[in-house]
Amino acid sequence: MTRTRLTAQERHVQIVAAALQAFAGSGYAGTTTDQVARIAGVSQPYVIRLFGSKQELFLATTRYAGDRIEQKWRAAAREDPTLAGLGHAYKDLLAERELLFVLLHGFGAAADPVIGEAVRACYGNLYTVVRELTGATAEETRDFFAMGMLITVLGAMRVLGPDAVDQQPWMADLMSVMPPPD
Amino acid sequence: MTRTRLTAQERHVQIVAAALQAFAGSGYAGTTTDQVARIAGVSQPYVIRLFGSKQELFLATTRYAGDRIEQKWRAAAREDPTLAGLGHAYKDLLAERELLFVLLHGFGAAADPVIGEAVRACYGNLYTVVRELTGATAEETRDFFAMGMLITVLGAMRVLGPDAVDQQPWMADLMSVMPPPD
DNA sequence: TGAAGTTGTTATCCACTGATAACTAAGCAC
DNA sequence: GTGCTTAGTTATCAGTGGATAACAACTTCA
Repeated sequence: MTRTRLTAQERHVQIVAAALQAFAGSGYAGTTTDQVARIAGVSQPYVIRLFGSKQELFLATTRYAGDRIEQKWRAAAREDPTLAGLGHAYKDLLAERELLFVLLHGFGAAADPVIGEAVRACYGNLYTVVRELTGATAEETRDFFAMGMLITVLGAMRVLGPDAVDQQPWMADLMSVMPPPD
Repeated sequence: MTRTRLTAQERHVQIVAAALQAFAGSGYAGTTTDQVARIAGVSQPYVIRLFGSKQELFLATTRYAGDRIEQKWRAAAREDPTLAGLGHAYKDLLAERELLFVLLHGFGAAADPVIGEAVRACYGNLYTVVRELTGATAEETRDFFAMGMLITVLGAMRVLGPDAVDQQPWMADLMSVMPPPD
């Protein structure tokens, strides 16, 4: 007999996965809880019941993205505990771009005090983790994150990544000096 | 006799200024045309009539922000036509942070094809202008924009800038190596 | 001055969205 | 199998937000 229901915990992770996809596309304000529900395959009110509110759902999604990025960097550091090593992990992150985009949208929504606080905590944690893992200087780490932001933004703009649009001259020029797109 | 009405052109610029403020705070989806109208001191339907739709208003605002940044860089380049010279102009841009934030929100909303196209055009133009003004290499220009994105995002997160929140340890650490916050 | 064009408003609509409430049914213990 | 707990639904709502339409009032100009 196949079980037709999941535990609340299983639904939680499933819905966060759906929310990751949805929020990555249209951001906090631009995404409806119904979109998330549809992707997860449940009804919209159930999403609200499980998370309390749309904002809580977004916070959970943000935390998840932060945790997952940290996890990937820790894994990468076990192979090569340098900034270059972690930078290599950006390849994976661009494959799973929702993680970066959700954080980007979190930055945008940081005008909201609650979301802002969460996003700062998340970013601060990543910064600390990277320095700890690599032992890089503050300058080096700053540059690492700067390049990361550029990559993220170019991805969001569809200049970089799987669903990039037709290259304009300036894009080709810029791409020629971007870190390994391979 | 004092005129009590403005020309449509005057209203246009006034409303774009209001939209700049509003969109910079809460992004495309998160901002209502009524908020914009209130700031501009006109009725909400009039905003729509002048611009046709919310999307058109956002596009106009994006274009304005792009033009204004270009203008500032051109002015800065007349003094010092190097990346360092333009970087100095970031001081001004952080004072008028709405310009950067609107672009950041544009990146976030780039999943929409129309907005995406506009945002790519805007960014591409800025990239081209910077290279033209400074004669910098692609690598140097890339790093310049990477640092710019980091500054913008840190500003949006309230880590950097006038309305920055209480500094956490990692922030102080990062700030110590950020370009001239003077 | 009065007609025409322009600037602006109020009133209103309809679709949508987050949230609540009430109900249904699966799983599990005994 | 009976009853309790937990997973999930449908029905519904109150508020909002973008857009339209109809109207009012200022400006200009013959």
